[in-house]
Amino acid sequence: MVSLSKKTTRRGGRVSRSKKRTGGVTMDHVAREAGVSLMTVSRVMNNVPGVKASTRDSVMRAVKALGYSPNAAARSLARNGAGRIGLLYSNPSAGYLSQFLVGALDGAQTSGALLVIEKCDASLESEAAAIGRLIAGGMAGVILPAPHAESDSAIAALREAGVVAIAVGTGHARPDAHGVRMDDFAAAAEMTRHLIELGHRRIGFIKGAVNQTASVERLLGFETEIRRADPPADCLVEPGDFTYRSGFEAAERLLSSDHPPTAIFASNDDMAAGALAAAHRRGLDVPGDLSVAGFDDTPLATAVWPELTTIRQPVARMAEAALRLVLQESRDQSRRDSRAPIDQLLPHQLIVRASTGQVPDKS
Amino acid sequence: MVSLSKKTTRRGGRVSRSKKRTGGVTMDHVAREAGVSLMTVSRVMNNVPGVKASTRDSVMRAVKALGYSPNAAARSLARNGAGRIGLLYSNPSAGYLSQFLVGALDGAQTSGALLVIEKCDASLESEAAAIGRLIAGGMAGVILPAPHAESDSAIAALREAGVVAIAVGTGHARPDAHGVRMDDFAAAAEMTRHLIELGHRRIGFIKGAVNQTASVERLLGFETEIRRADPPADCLVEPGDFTYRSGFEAAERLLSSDHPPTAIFASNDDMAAGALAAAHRRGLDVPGDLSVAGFDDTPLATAVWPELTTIRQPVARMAEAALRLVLQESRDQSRRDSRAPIDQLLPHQLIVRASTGQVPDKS
DNA sequence: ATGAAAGCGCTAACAT
DNA sequence: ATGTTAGCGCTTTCAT
Repeated sequence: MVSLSKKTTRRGGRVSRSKKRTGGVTMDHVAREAGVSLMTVSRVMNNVPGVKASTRDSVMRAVKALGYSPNAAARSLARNGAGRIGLLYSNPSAGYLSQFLVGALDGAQTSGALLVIEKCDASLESEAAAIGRLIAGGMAGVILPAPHAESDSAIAALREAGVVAIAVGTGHARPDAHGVRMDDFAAAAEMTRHLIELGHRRIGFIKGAVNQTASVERLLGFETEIRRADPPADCLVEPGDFTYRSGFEAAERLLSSDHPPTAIFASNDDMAAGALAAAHRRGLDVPGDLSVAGFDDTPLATAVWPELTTIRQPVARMAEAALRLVLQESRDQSRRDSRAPIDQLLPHQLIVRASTGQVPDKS
Repeated sequence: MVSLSKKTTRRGGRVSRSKKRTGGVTMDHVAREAGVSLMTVSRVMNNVPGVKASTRDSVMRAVKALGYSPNAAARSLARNGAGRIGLLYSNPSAGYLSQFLVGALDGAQTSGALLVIEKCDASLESEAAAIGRLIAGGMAGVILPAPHAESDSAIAALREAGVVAIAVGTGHARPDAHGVRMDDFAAAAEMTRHLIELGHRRIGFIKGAVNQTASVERLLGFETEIRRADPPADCLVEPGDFTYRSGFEAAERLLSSDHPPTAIFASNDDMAAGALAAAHRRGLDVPGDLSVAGFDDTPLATAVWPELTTIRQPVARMAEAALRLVLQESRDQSRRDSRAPIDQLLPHQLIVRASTGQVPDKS
């Protein structure tokens, strides 16, 4: 009855050749290889403190040697449903989504969470229904990417049900939910500075959808930097709603003004692409005659020509962060429930590509 | 503590208030509610034949009443890895992907499969590595959306490992793997007919990436229909690679020819968007001066202006179908292994929007 | 610091 | 046609 007896016991002698090869190595194998108990391996895999360094090492070596990778399903089961995380989305068109899903899926795989992805359309009823399904499905937490992150009713419903909510991509921290986001204000300011440094002194701005707080922050960041420009700068602001078409139309208005801007900063890439089209239509060269900047760095940014100067929003990493956060919070929730929401800020990046350049000499 | 007696037994009295609320109802609850054994519930949930209709009914009623929904993790575990399905993707930019993921995820949820999503980049080594991970991870089957569906090496590796492979979106059936796809030839022909019916007699075509068989089928469908036109029609074919930029450039070439076409049919929406930009740049009105048609009906199709006439490829449903197929096949595989691959064809749809119109009178 | 035992929700094989 | 038993791979609680 030494180490091997256990093995014999496990599947019993019953099913003779039931080697269904589920993927092979389990913790058991690793444990035997490392000469420790299964529990120790579990502790190592979960970074639980009380393990001697040497033991941890030999376990890690065994893991490597056997190519062990934990089984998410088993983990989720053993953890008794903790780690069942919902994700609500509505706009499959956003270049955003696939990146976000990928990030979340990735995080789910590493952390052993079980992601349940729920879809709804733009209407409030549909959103409420989806939230209902998520709650009924027993989620420990729910991730809300924009625009659902702005939905008071969704977050209220979740709170009421005792489900942790994470708002992703809002313009500022929410008082009623944890959040993962970027600094839209600073990013917009940075882009504006980039344009100003290129010599632009008359810059058009295309706003995003008004119901998203991030839109406001982007505008504020832009305006603030315009006011700060040393040889003073001037700006024209047009409404938009994050769609290509609204960007096209806004750019048309901008370019047909008496004194058109030499640069256009759109609040997202879709609208920037629209602005690009408007410029081309007028026979303007980008960036020779007009600079165009976007925001988000979605796939579209490099799918258009010239490729867009834009702000890289770390969407995938935000999704991962959201996943980790919701997991952690749903675990802790039982203890101290009523504390201030966490607000996690991720770094963005200015990506200079081909759509922005020096201001044209004299105009 | 009435019907809860068993409940007490379950977690033992040990963990006093361990009501971690995993989502609530389990098969056990349903079984008790319906007055049958747990196994019967399992059989009903899995549509196993040998259950009396009346029993099945009462179980279903209990399921409804309690709002029961099966736990995918537990299922996957119990099935010992069967139902562990891999999905390989590489191009997160494709408007394709998020729809595909959503479809697959959806199917996974209903069928209780456990989707493992693996990423790789375009290189062959990276693909091989990803396939290796998937195999090592013990997948019962792997879904390969385009362009991986064209990879002989990937499919060979999978076969060798005894893992079921499903190729999605290829131009024709593969001899070495099951497939789910649409009729690219017929769809392209249909679009061409649409253009011809609008009076166009000189039509430009922008080809897709040469390494995808679907590209070839689309071209063939186009050419066939051109030849069939009654007042005879003429065509110009330009290469492309499915990117916006290649579409833009191809359209430039097309439009700068001595006798330019009155309509351009691009092999996908990205390239059609590029063609749109090229037209705008020349001050051409779409569809007044030039009609433009795309293919796929990705989100981009409605994000550009004018919105694209295109072919709707049922991506999400293809993903679902692929999931169902891989599940079924991986289950049956043990029995009869060596039979002809299944080839599943899904219906497409011609979507007429604003980018195509009557041929301009005289030119 | 480590191990043993029990059980997460479900399905497979084996009774009945 | 339905019930019983064992166990999927892991984490939990309780020893040691």
